[in-house]
Amino acid sequence: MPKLVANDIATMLKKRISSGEWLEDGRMPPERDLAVEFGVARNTVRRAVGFLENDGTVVRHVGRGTFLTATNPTSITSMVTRMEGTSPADMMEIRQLLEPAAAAFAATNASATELNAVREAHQTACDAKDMPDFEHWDAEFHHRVFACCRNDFLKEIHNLMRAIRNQSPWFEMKKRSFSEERRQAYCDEHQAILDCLFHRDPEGAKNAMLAHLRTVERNLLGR
Amino acid sequence: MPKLVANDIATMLKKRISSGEWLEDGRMPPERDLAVEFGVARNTVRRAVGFLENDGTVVRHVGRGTFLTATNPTSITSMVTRMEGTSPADMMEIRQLLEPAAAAFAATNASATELNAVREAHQTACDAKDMPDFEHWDAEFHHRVFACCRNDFLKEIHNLMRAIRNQSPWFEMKKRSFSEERRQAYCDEHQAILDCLFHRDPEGAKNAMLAHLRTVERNLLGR
DNA sequence: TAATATTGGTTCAACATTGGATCAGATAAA
DNA sequence: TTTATCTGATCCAATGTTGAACCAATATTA
Repeated sequence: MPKLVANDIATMLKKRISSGEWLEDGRMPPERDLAVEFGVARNTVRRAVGFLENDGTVVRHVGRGTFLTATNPTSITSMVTRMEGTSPADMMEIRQLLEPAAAAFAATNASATELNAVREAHQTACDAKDMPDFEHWDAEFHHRVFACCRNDFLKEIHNLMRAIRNQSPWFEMKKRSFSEERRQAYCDEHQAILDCLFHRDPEGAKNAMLAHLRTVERNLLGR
Repeated sequence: MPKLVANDIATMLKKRISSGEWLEDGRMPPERDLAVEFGVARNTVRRAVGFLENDGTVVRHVGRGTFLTATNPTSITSMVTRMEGTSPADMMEIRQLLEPAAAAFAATNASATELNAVREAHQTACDAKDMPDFEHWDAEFHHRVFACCRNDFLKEIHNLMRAIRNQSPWFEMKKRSFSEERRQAYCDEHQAILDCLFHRDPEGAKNAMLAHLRTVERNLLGR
């Protein structure tokens, strides 16, 4: 049997909390009960709950019990966990909002070095032989466009989106929607974007990026 | 030179990692298991994993296991901490990117209930007597516009931005730039946005929001 | 108020799992 | 042959889980 039971229990607990369990009085069951329920030693439950406590997800009081702090939606960790559940449709909507603007920024602001980095990612993606390799360099292409914007916050937002898209359900989706033909289409569209960037054409870059993302959306969501 | 089996195994492992394997918990199988799976001695696997470790692809902990760094959940928290250092200028740039679009979305998609909630926040802000109170309802106004978009990810991004702007250095800044006159101007601009929302005028809402954010930027950054 | 029960906090010893390190011998390429 | 690599094995060190006992704070009940 795998180790790190406490980790698994912690994530299970988080799921159950964010799904609204124990919300009436905000009180979790006693550790001893949870231990029985999960079929593990109380020490293990304690460790798991300890993780939640470090998160700030939960507070413990001797003699009283363990209580959710989750009624506080302003905590950053709760935002992140909510973001992790983002649907592909929502994600594509935001990508179509942010990335064309980022491309336009990039066309205006990017240094030659940065543009070359984008081109390099593009070419590596075109040369990629298998799907995971392509996937990686495709993501890198988009990320390097964001890097050109010189706006660290925007770059981190893109990092966040990429992290979410790297989680397993997403990956299955991308794998299903992948084909050599589509890969070729993506490469052409990336090329078009790249051309606009090198020609310092913000409007063109914006439109090319939008067109590309519409293609991606069609392929991913089957619309 | 003998052939480098370890090298081959390393590239196979990398492929499997980038193809999304072991992504759920970011944990690789024990070296002993991998050795069996590849039909190779554990020492060889160790060498292969050692390459990945040098790459930074992977981190190893005695007694715990080997973990991917790419999907390390701590990387998300590190993104958030980096975001916390966002400069006001960067923040305003992104607000001017996101919020007009959100306003346009809202004009198209919002339900009557949601629009009333926006109006309520606006009116409470107008009636606010002191700066922190106004500040809170001002933020709430913007947040409710985002809530109209029906895009949870976008809403959470705005939550993040709000959390960052609520930190102390920001607060000082806002306090310095606050004046009764400016508050009045903000209220007028909010009213203009609100009118566009109720008239279901996406283009108008977008422009009104952009104009408002330009005012805020001028006041905040002294430009 | 006083006694009892409940609940989180702490510690401990035993065992299992896992990466870290080393070594002698076999294998394959230069 | 020489050299780097792989094999198979053994032991070590760090970590996690278990099961248990006891403590301290709080709540409930007599």
